[in-house]
Amino acid sequence: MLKKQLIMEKALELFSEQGFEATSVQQITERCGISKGAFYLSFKTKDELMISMVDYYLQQFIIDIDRVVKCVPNKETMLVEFYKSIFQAFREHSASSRVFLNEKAFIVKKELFDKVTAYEAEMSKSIIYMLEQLYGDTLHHTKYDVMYCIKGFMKSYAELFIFSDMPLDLEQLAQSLAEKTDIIARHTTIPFITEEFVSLIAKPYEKEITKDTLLQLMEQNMDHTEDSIEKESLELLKQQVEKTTYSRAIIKGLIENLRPDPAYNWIAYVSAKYFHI
Amino acid sequence: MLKKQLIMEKALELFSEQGFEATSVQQITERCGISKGAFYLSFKTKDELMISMVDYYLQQFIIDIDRVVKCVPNKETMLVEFYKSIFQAFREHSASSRVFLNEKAFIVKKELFDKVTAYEAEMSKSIIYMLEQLYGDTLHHTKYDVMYCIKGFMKSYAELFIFSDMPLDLEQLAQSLAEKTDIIARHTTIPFITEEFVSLIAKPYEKEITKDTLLQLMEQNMDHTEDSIEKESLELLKQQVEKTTYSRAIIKGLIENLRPDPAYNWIAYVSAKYFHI
DNA sequence: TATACTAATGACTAATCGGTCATTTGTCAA
DNA sequence: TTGACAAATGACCGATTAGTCATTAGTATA
Repeated sequence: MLKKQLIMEKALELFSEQGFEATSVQQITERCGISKGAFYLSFKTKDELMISMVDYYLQQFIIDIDRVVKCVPNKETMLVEFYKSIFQAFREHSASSRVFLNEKAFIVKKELFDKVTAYEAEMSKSIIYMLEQLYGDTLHHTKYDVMYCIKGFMKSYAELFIFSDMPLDLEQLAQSLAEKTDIIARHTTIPFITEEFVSLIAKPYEKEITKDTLLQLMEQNMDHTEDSIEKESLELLKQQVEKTTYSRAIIKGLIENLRPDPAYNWIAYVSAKYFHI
Repeated sequence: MLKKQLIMEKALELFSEQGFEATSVQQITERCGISKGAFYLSFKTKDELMISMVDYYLQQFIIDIDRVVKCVPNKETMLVEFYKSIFQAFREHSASSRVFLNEKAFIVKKELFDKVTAYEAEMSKSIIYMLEQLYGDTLHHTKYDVMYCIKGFMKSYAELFIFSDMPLDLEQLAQSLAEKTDIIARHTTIPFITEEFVSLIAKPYEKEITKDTLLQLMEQNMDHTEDSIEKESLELLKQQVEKTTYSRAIIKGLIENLRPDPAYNWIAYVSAKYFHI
């Protein structure tokens, strides 16, 4: 497990320097200080490494956004907090941003493309949720356009973090973009992106969370860990997925137990969606 | 010359399907129906092909934008025309957009990165010029932010053209984005990107047009052509670059002669800048 | 110490890569 | 028909690739 992480981190460095295709497994193992054989003990193929990396790096990003959107109590500051959180992530993980967020264009393998698209759809959902919280029904026919604008702001300004290492005032950037977003939300009258439009585009990639997929996800993360509150919570939660007997409060409690642990926070995120919590 | 174009077009298809590194010279020559040796008669290396392709495809894009920005007489419709022109290009050349515009992130070769960055800087200049025409001094401390927003809108909405083949109403899209741009321009109060900031980022890539670089560019495009008005115009213009004797009107006329021809429109664009026309 | 097991190694393979060059083909004028 | 020249070919090169597997090193148990 730790070996996997080491490989993913060194591979990220190399991919961000040279690109995926131009980086050889040899180079990765050299930077890790391990043998080629050891690499293939952790990952079946080079492609599988890339797929794992997408999960490893994008899940955290999605969870961060979702937390801000769901937890900030003050509507006045939500947009600012949202942007601050986003760009903080860009700054701290500029290498992974370079590799994964900008852009899907060079992701030519369908499986990877679908994965990245699915994560982006998750992000879009969080943004839409935020806009609904902030503006309610007044925005109902332009909210998808506002979402596209927000994603555009992210892409455009992310460049500053990804391609230069200048010191940037996060607070002012967030203020500036929050103001722009608010202006757009309040004044836009001509919509372009409609709800059915979004559903047409997004649907093919959208994987709904079924009992089976969730159980499978849980089993994958079951083994490699010693006894702990987290492990017990996960086991109980798994039983509840198979047959729900506890109250929603208990289930929520179990989920919250898992959330802080990086090894389980994606399971927590998905479980919360599954139980509609 | 025609062989070069054939190779670039087939290579574009393959790069857009598989990416640059994953596409072999073999594959390119097979799709062209030529031998491997013939490829290396046109391009010294695979890298040189990519560099030529950046020029070939991005120059046209830059020229298109600049024409709209400089020639649309009506300020009321300029933003709409600007967006219409941009997205028309995305629609018609979705393959090259996929390869070049989204994103620089996977361009790991410095020479290519600098080239793409330089072309993007040209685009930024056109956008700034447009904003100055439209809003004048009232925008002077937020114009760079508005430019970044415009580029964000482009990146975000371009996705629709690049990753889906749905029929899209260009007119309505342009109207929608023009409205958003206008709203942002009129209401933004908190700037983030300042002039010195832009100069700090852009300068390293900015190549000024010197007499020598322009002459060099002209010489490169001198040979492969039979006698024509265009060729004569180019020769006269070259003399004027070496030693200016004619009036500005005549020089402008010569430049305009070159503009319509795809083989010379980049020279026309650069010459106009050189002579400040 | 002996045994049993897993973790790790790196030489190896078959395939493919970008790039070269002796050779052939095609096209002119003489 | 010939000779001269340019255009095009594809077998070939050394280097590198992803992936394999017989072997070894390390560790825990008995």
